[in-house]
Amino acid sequence: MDRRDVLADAAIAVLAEAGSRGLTHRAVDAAAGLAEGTSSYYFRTRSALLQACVERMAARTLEEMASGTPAVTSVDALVEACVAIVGRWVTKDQERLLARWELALESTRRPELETALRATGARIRERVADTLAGLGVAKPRQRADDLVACLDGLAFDQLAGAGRPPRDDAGLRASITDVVRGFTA
Amino acid sequence: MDRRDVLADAAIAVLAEAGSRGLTHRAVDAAAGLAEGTSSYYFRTRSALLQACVERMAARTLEEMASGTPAVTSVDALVEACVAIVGRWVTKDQERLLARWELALESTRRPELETALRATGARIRERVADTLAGLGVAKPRQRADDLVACLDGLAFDQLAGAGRPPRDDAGLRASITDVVRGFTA
DNA sequence: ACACTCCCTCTACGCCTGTAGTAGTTGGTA
DNA sequence: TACCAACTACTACAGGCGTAGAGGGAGTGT
Repeated sequence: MDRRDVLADAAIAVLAEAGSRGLTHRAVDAAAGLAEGTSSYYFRTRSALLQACVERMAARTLEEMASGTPAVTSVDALVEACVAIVGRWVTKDQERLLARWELALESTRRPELETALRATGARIRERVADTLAGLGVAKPRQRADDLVACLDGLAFDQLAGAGRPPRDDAGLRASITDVVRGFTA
Repeated sequence: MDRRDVLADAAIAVLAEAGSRGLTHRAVDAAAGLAEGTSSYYFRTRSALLQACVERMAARTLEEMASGTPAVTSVDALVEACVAIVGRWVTKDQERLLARWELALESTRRPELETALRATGARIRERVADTLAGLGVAKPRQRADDLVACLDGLAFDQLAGAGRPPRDDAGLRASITDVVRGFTA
C-alpha cells in the first residue's frame, strides 16, 4: 500500500483516538509504526495532513459505495438497510465516524477541508435520494438530506452524546423505523 | 459577574472559534480581555478549564429551560417549538452548539466531562418526554431521546456538515415536520 | 502604623509542536 | 564500476504550551 495511504489511515486513527488536538506529525509516525519525520516529509504541513485524512476517507467511502449495495424496493427494506448501516457505524466503523466528526468541526474553520468533505456527502445523499425516489417519496432530495442528517444524529448520540451506553439492535431498529416513517409517509 | 464565569464564557467562545486545539490558557485570557495567567490561576489544568466549560453550559441551559417554555398541547405546536429551537441553534446559539460538539467529542476521551454532559442531556430529554407523553405518544422516553438526537443531527448538518449553506425557515419547518411526524404518528 | 492575609498578576521552566533542511540510501543508467 | 537522481530518515530550531510558584498590592483587624 502507498506510504501516503498508510500515513493517512494512521492519521485517521489518531484523530479518532486523541482528537484534533492529538493529531501531530509525531503521533502519526508512531501510530503508523514509521520513523519519526516520515509524516512530516509526506505532508509538510498539518493542514496537508488533515486534507489527506479527508481524501482518504472519501476514497474509502466511495469505494465501499461502489461495491454492491443491495437494491431497496420497500420501506421495510429501507429500514433494514439503515439499521445495518447505523449499526455498523456505532461498532466496527466508530473510529471512522469519530474522525469524520472531528474533521467536520475542523472544516468549519478550514475552507479547504469543506470542499472535499461536502462533495462526498453530496454523493451519498444523491444515492439515498435515488432510493427514496424509487419508493415514490415526494421531494426525495430534501428528504434524503434530512434522513442522512438524522441517522448521523442518532449515531452521534450513541457514540459521543447522551445516548451512551449503546442500546441493543432492537432499540435501534425501533428508532430508525420511526425516523424512516417520517420521511416516507 | 464571577471571574470564573467570565473565563468559562470566554473558553466556550474560544472552543467554538478555534476548536479544542485552540483552547489554551493564553487564548482564553486574551478572549476574556484579562491579564495573561488569569485563566491558568483559576483553572490550573486544561482539564479543569474543559470542565468549567461543561458546567457553565449546563448552568446556562438549565436556567433557560427553567424560565418559561410555553406549554405544547398539539403536534403542530410541537413542530413550531422545534423549529424555533433549531432555528435559534443554527443562528444565535451556533457558538454554543459548536462548543458543545467539541466537548462531546472530547468527552469520549475524558470520563470526567461525560458525567456532567450526560446529566444535562438527560434533563432536557426528560422534559421532551413529558411533552410527548402529554400528547399521548407511546414510549415517550425513547422517542424523546430519538427526537433530540435527530434535531441535533439536523443542526450539525447545517453548521458543520454537508447541509451548508443554511436553508431558509420554510425548509427547516418542512424537515422538522417530517421528523416530528415520525415520532408522533 | 503595622502585620497579616488573600487575591491576582506575572514570570520561569521544561516539554512538545510545526516545519525546514541536511544527510544518507537506494536503484537505475552509462 | 562511477555517477546521478529521487526518495526517505533524521536533526535542528524557533515558537507555543501547560503548569507551578514567586511577587506585589489592596483590604482588614489591631
